[in-house]
Amino acid sequence: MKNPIADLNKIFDSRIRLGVMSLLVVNVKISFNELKEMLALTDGNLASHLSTLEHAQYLYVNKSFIGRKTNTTYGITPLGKQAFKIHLDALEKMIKSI
Amino acid sequence: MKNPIADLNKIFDSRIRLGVMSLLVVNVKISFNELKEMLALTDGNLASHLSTLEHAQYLYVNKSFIGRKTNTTYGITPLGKQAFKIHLDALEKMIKSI
DNA sequence: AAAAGCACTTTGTTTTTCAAAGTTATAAAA
DNA sequence: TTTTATAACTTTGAAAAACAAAGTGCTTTT
Repeated sequence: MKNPIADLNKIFDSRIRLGVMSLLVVNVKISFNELKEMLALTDGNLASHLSTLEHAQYLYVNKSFIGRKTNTTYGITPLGKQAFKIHLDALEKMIKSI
Repeated sequence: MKNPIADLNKIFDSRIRLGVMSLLVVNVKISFNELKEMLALTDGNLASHLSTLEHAQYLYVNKSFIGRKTNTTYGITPLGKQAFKIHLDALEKMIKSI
């Protein structure tokens, strides 16, 4: 029998990063504050997970203004979408046998 | 929008514990050594994750003998099966929207 | 008698997670 | 115009988790 966890992506072991990705796959772009509220996190905690995802090049950041107020939004890169899909496929394969 | 990670079980954040559960849902009972080989882990690492799962009452342990050689097998409890199902349902809900 | 396997436990290091506080910049309120 | 507030962080530090490696006790094989 094959190792069922070998194809899981370590970056997505974190429930928070999994949550960020799943929200962004559906919503294309979400602001920092919306993510913070949706996932019920502190600023620092969210920022550090976003930075992990960004560092892996799974997310891109867009800093813009609404009026003269900053507005930072996040989106998934093609690489991120691909990596997430592979992870979900591995999860599905594990689960499907049940 | 609802927090998508609230229903995930913290115990199953770990890829290893996820792997153990997914193997045991399919296989009813698996020995320590088989788990060790299937998941490619060191003894200590596997033992500590099994202990976490056992402590949560998601696994039961069966110590028997094959001849006079000890043979320890693990299986999922009803509680473990239920908790795992809830977790998988939460995962599926997150993912299905994609 | 020595070596090896099983199923751990113990030890200690490394990594990860997280909250809280601090930071910089703008904006609205008093 | 001083104060207060909001956004989006970074830094700090503490707690928790993960992990490898070594040690343990028992048995079996050589």
